[in-house]
Amino acid sequence: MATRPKKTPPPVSEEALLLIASWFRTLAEPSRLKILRALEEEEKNITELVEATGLTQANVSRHVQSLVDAGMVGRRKEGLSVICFIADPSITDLCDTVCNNLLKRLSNQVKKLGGS
Amino acid sequence: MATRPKKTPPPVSEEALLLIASWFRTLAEPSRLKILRALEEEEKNITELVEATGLTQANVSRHVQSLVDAGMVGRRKEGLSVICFIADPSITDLCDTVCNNLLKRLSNQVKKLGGS
DNA sequence: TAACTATATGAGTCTATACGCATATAGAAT
DNA sequence: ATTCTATATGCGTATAGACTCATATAGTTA
Repeated sequence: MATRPKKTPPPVSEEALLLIASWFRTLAEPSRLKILRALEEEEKNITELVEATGLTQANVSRHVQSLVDAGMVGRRKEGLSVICFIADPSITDLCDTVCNNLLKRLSNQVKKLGGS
Repeated sequence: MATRPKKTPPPVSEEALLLIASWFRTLAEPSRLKILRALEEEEKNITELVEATGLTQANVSRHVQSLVDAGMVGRRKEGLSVICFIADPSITDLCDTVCNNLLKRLSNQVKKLGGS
């Protein structure tokens, strides 16, 4: 039961693939990753995100929009400010997992380069 | 110990962000997801991948190259054929996780649309 | 209302990359 | 050696989307 069957038959429609791909695409941008990382510390408004990331205000605004569309970030208005926060904490774990995977691969490559 | 600290300080260099982003970018393409899904059933050569995915041979070849570069897929030559296989099984789990997340969100949206 | 602040957005430019077509290359079989 | 099969790749085209600059919009304060 715990071991998944080797054959995953026909599933995953074309539309589902598009959705999944677009979700990954949201994370395929250094600027957006930077924003996510800044939000992991604590929630921030757009101006604070501009300072934290070094991006322009227009850029941060658009990227935050993407992240909200993808359901990764939430927004609430407070006075003039728009406060952004991580909406889906599993994102953080996901990124950590990916990071660790990459680090492992890289250190293996380094080992190979050094050893041969 | 199990709870990660709320503040993740300065880490994650610019280069690391680029790496992570490019890793995600590899998964941000429906065609490549299709190839990965086909390989989850069992390893396949390029021609079989062409049949399984409906992509052109040139396209499959290039996408496989990307997947190999990202360390997700492995290749070995057998006669004239090039056999491709999932190199990093964690990819499969990752995709499943993402799928489940998306499904949850979508069904919530449907519920909201129906309920309001 | 007017002036000011925080955020969003329109328009244009530029780069990355997916695709198709044709062709090159590697290996097998005759 | 020639031919056939499987895969890779050069090149041109088209599209997506990230960025900048300027400006619009929403909300605040005097």
